[in-house]
Amino acid sequence: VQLLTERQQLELGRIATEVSFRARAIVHRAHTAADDIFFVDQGVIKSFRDLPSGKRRIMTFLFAGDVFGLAEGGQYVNTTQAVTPARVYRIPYAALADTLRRDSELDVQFLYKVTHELRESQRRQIVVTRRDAPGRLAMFLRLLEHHQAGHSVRIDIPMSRGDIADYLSLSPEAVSRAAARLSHEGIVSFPSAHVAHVVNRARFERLADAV
Amino acid sequence: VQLLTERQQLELGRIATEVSFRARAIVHRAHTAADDIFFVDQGVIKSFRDLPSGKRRIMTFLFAGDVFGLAEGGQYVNTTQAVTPARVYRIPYAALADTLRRDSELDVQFLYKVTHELRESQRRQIVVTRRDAPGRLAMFLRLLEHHQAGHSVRIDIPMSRGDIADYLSLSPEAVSRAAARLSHEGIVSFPSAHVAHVVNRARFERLADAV
DNA sequence: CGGGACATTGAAACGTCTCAAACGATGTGG
DNA sequence: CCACATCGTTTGAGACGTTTCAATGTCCCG
Repeated sequence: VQLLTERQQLELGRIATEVSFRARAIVHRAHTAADDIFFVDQGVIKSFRDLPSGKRRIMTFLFAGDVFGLAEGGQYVNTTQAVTPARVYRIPYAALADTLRRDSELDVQFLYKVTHELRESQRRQIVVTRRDAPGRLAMFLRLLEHHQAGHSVRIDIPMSRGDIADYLSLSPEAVSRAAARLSHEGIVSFPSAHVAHVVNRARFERLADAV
Repeated sequence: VQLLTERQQLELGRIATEVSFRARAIVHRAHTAADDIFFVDQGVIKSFRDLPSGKRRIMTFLFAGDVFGLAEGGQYVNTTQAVTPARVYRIPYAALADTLRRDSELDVQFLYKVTHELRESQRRQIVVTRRDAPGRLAMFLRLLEHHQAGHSVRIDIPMSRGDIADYLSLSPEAVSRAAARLSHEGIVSFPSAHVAHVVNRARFERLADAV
């Protein structure tokens, strides 16, 4: 994640509002007027859609530095909800557009960020099209690891099994079974539902790479 | 797809080169220096990655007006190849960056286009995470339909069954069986492998929407 | 007109989904 | 402070649908 320069932060600071959310609070709802765009300052946020079938598809998890508030036709396309307590910067679209017109440097920075989101989105397509649940879970754990400081053996899992299932496009049962299997095979252990330890790094990486 | 204004086209015209490709020609290869960005003028292009397992995942099909040339760390992340004879505009990244810095209006336009790609990418995620092959194929056909002038009953299918399979993350056999099923149920008929007719529009839409 | 790639069809195997039930953790009210 | 209700997680058994392997059929291009 590429962060903004100090000058740019100042510039945005003038038009941004800092907002805090407790876990499970909704940040914005799909199909409502998209007046603002957001930056994650700290915490984890999920962005999802509820499908007609009743299933929920989590499009992405958002971490510090990520932009969100994707709109189409003036409305948000996803609903976003805090997974952990979170702090975000809220910026009115109108004010942002104005600022971007004046500061082309900042505009390019935004282009960069959206491009980054696009790459991530494509990467996720690779993940969810894998056939085997354990492999998908391994890729997901590695994704989480990338967003945490330092690649130690410990990986924090801020979201629930159900959220992981909605993200990986699996049933919660399949996620649970995949975790049991990784654990049984001595690749990853799960001291609790929200913590994972990479036991065998080599096999872990090999499994995650075996797309 | 939002097109550029005449003035913007002129501006880009100064730094763009028009290039034609015959079917199956490679436009750019993954993991090579990303010197240029491209616009599709006419024709259909596929953007894909070859996975370590040997499988190929088509990330997206590109139609007239689409931008492509996604890079990371100075290298293309996907390989792009003409599906039909195609004409594209090639623009050196360096020259483009220069132009964007000067013309913030154009910069915003690019932001818009990448945002559009991101939305499409998310939409595709919904498609490929469907369980049933017939439903996925129906969604794919509707996607093709959107890119063709006029929603008549006829849908041209420029790509092969194998390409469709790589895009939908199915085996070629599953695509074939899905087509046979749509045909057998009187929803879509396939006069040839490259043409589809929507026989029962209501059921077609209902199936495609039943995510 | 032949060759080769593409497309279709058949049968068995594999893995997740669904339905069901037991188990555990969490947070609230008595 | 404990009992209880609720939600999230885990585990079990059968059903469903795609994958895989194999063979045949078809179309297009040289």
